[in-house]
Amino acid sequence: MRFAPSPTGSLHVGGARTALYNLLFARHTGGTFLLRIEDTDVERSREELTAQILSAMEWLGLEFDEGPFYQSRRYDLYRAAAERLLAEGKAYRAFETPVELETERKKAEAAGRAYRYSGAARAIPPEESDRRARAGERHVVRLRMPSETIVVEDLIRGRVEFPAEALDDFVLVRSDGHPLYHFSVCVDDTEMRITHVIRGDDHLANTPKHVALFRALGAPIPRFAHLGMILGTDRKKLSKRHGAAAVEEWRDAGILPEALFNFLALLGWAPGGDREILTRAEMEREFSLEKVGASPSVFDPEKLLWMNAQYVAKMPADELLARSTPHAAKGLPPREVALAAIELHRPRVRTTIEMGRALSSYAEDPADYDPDGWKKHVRPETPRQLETLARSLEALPDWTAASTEEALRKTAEGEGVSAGKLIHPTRLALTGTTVGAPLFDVVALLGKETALRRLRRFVEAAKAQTPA
RNA sequence: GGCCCCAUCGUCUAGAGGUCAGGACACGGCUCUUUCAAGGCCGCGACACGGGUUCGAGUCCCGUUGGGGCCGCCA
Repeated sequence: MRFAPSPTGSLHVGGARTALYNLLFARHTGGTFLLRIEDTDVERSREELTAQILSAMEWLGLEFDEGPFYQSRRYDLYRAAAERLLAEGKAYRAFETPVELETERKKAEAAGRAYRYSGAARAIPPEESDRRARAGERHVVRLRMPSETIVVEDLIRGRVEFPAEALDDFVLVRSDGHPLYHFSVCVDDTEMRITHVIRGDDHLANTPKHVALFRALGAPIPRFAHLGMILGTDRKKLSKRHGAAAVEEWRDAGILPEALFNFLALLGWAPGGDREILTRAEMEREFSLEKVGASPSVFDPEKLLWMNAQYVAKMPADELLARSTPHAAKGLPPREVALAAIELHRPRVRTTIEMGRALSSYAEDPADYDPDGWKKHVRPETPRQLETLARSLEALPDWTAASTEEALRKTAEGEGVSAGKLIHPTRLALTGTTVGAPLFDVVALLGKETALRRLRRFVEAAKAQTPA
């Protein structure tokens, strides 16, 4: 049993979801998941793009069993198949020029009709066709479509019928010899013995062409399953225009691959019951095409962020540290501190970007202080009070959350103010912000030296701005 | 325009003739609390519309409307 997603370009979340369903289906049924790169469009296919897709797939955990197979290296196969169809009279050469076809298309459009190739070249006798081809006359190869309704049995949509009038003799091989997508796909699916084709809904309208082609090829017809599209919040097919439509963008935004995998799996499939956070093993065990919905789904970044937070909350600290390290632009504190900081911050960050920033805050003193916080918490007496606090903290024999909290509360008492009057400016002094993890945990983690240095630096800044 | 697909809270969805139409995200409130979160509790909120079929339709059929896709010598 084999499956074939076929991405080209950077890995779009829609393509990723398709590949993911192929993978889950293969794992569930014990089949083989293979990757085929459909790069027959010489103008558009580029090697960097393929490498990008491969790395994005690996990052997401979409490991394939076979491949990647490159269609660009399988031209002999397509050529042979085309010659066979030609010899059997199932396909024929057509000599119209692109300009002529364009004219016809325009005409049809102007008349408000759907354009279909006329089939004029069907009438050219084989001998004449051979002679003109040998003489080097440019031509394409077209499939002789049967004049009957084509029925597609879709695993998700059921029976879908396409009347013969809707189909024309489409092109199999371009005049420059390059096989076209529909043709290479069917030849490859046949040769690779593909049993199930799981792909986007946008291919449903192409499927009758493929069915006709498989028949012409004398090949078994795979089972089809067409997934609903993934839409942007404007309910249009998700594209670059919507921002963050590519897997790589989410990776760079600090999303964990496990979370994106889980999120994408649930875009169109639900295992039943109320579960949403599933392990890979659970998904593989429970995935089934019968439970995949036919309707399109809107990609909601908010929910992805929530799901990512769920994974951030549960991931082992050392693992999370490793994932966040690339995002700690301003350095990391010692490992022990970083590990403790992870526990402190995991409930309040949603991405590894945010975690990286939190981690860096232990390694580098704040560059500035939140202006609103400053306005709110810095009073004329604040420098003096914090100075007193610093002295009291300095005298501490041990440095823990409990001991520093006690010292602060005592200082507040001595000053005749509530603890909050000291807590808020202290947080501002140590972190530069008014929000964050519980203060004394931060104080303990920062260590005596760093905490006192930040506190005194803040006192100096406060004195400078608040003439006594 | 032709052909095709789709239609349950704003969003993701459960629901396979009989449910107070369930859950999650988001949103609002309460709680916890030195701040911000996370967590817990509560709330708001949907079967697109119209016809059938049936004792009984979110569920089946038809139509309307709306949305989407495809109509290339692109994939």
